Amino acid sequence: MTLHDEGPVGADALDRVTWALRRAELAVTALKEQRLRSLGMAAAHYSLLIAVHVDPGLAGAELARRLNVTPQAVASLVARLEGRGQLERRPHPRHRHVQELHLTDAGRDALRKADSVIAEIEQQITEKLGAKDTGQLKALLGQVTDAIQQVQPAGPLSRPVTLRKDGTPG
Amino acid sequence: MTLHDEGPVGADALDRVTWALRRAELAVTALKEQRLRSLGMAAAHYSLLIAVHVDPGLAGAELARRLNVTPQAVASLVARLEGRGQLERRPHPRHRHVQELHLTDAGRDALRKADSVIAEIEQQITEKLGAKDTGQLKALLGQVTDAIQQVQPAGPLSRPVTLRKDGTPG
DNA sequence: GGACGACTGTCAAACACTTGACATAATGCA
DNA sequence: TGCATTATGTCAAGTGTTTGACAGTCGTCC
Repeated sequence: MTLHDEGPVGADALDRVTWALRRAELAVTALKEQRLRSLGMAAAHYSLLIAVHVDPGLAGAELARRLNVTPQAVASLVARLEGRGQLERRPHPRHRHVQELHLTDAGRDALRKADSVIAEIEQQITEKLGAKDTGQLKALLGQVTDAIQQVQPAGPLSRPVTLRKDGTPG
Repeated sequence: MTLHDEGPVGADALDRVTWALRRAELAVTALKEQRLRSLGMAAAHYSLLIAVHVDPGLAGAELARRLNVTPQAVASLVARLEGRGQLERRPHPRHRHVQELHLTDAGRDALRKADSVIAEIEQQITEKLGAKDTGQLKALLGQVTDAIQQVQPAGPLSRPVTLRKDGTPG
């Protein structure tokens, strides 16, 4: 199957699954960002808070892997959320060099408000698609994720990367 | 429907469509970025090149709207691609202050190589899902995009936004 | 016990992007 | 013709993130 070679490049480029995927994710993210903004929270903050909420005591490095960002970015976000009193850094009982992350009451409250906004968006989608199609969409998206990670297992290589000015890999 | 209130926050948070959507898009983007890196190209460059390829003579501002970034970001990308000799800025025949963007032969060549990489990833997904499910996935993703843009029409408001340090909208 | 390796966290620098403001040019209307 | 409006493109500054390098800590193998 080499139909994509020799053919005019952009012929089917705008009808690909990955484009539809990107457009949908872009639209959802933009809406989330807009709605969360009125709460004074960015989407990245919400993602971090809910990750810590689901797994209390998480370390920064592990959090960075789950959120697909660098430890630096996590440290920056954590510092800000800690400054707002929504997040707390405690020393790890066993590993002294590690810092456990925990939500404060204020953090739980902010997360609750933010999550209701996210849930509302989720509901709008569910209403439009119906329960059956929503379930199938989730299943298909899971298959896509599996298909990708089957080729590229989520490891140190899948960290966010950029490119230098001259085009050489950073 | 207010089931999401009062309940424990993260109970169903990791089983939402928007999460599955984000995970899938993140995985696909990471793989694209990794594969394109060996060609010395970033995903943003590919997106820009193919947009110009589909609509030659595009202006920077219009391009910015399509790519969901600011004109500044486009100008930066264009300057870099122009420096590599892959993109060309010509004066607009009628509007002197506008600059048309066109691909050079080198740009077309780079785009062809990059597109074959993207098409390969697309094919891996299509193989895994099958033609029928792939079509349905595209349709469902289109419905999601429509459902979102129905609430939040793609306009000046859907531009990329950030948040200040203090949490006030930028 | 001691050395090696792996992991966590932090600092300085470079890079990318957004924001805000400004100059320029074309269109619509009085 | 004159003027307001709109839109493109660019400059300067602020913000966020990645990169690269480093020190500290734990576990393991010799």
